[in-house]
Amino acid sequence: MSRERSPRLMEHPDLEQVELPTVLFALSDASRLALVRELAVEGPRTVEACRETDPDVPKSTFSHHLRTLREAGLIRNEPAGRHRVVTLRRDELEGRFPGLLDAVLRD
Amino acid sequence: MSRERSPRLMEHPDLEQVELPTVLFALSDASRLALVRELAVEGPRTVEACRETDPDVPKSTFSHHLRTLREAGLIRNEPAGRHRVVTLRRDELEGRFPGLLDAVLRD
DNA sequence: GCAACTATTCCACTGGAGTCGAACAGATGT
DNA sequence: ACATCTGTTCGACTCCAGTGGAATAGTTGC
Repeated sequence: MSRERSPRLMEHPDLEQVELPTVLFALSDASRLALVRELAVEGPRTVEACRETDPDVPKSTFSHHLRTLREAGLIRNEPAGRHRVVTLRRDELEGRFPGLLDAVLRD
Repeated sequence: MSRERSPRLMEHPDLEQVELPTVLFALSDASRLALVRELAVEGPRTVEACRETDPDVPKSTFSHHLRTLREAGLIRNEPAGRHRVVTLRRDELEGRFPGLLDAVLRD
């Protein structure tokens, strides 16, 4: 049987058509910026694991932030069993906006 | 007579106490980003000169954007006769957020 | 002083972002 | 099939940012 590929795919924009203001806006929220930093340090994580950093944030709110980051091209959000794995699109971002991510991660 | 120094001074935050999300938010608007780029290329300019780039933007709207940039520590806005001169706080920004401005100006 | 000029502040309006509970959807295990 | 678990979407609400006209403040020249 053909191992049906039905994972819940999401829209991930091509970085070439993402505008800089969109990226900057996504990063201009403290909780989203913190998440990006966490992904940069820890590498890919499940949504559940990401949420453990701020357990008080409701799931729906967190999901909304993930969406904003994803639509700005900053992260990937892909199914993994009953979980979902979030990944920082680091190399792609470096290609599209050289130096930006490093500058933002620096502290 | 003592050449009274009564220029209309504005609040310019110390960059050390400006948070990164605030800066990113200020830059996340296309018209504000365009103005920052213009200042980076052209150097200090009067408000009037800045406005010439987009003559259709009402004065009050433009002034609002200047305020947002100023409060985020991106620009200085200082009196000069009956005009006002706007300056990009380039070196200070480089000290506080190394590489950020360069990354944002690059295109 | 007064008129002309530059630019900000004030005020109201509008649209959009952040928040969060509830409903919904997909995957797993028994 | 069913219950359970993870995570998103929906709907409603609040709040703030962007917008722009009108009023105001500061500067210069006459």
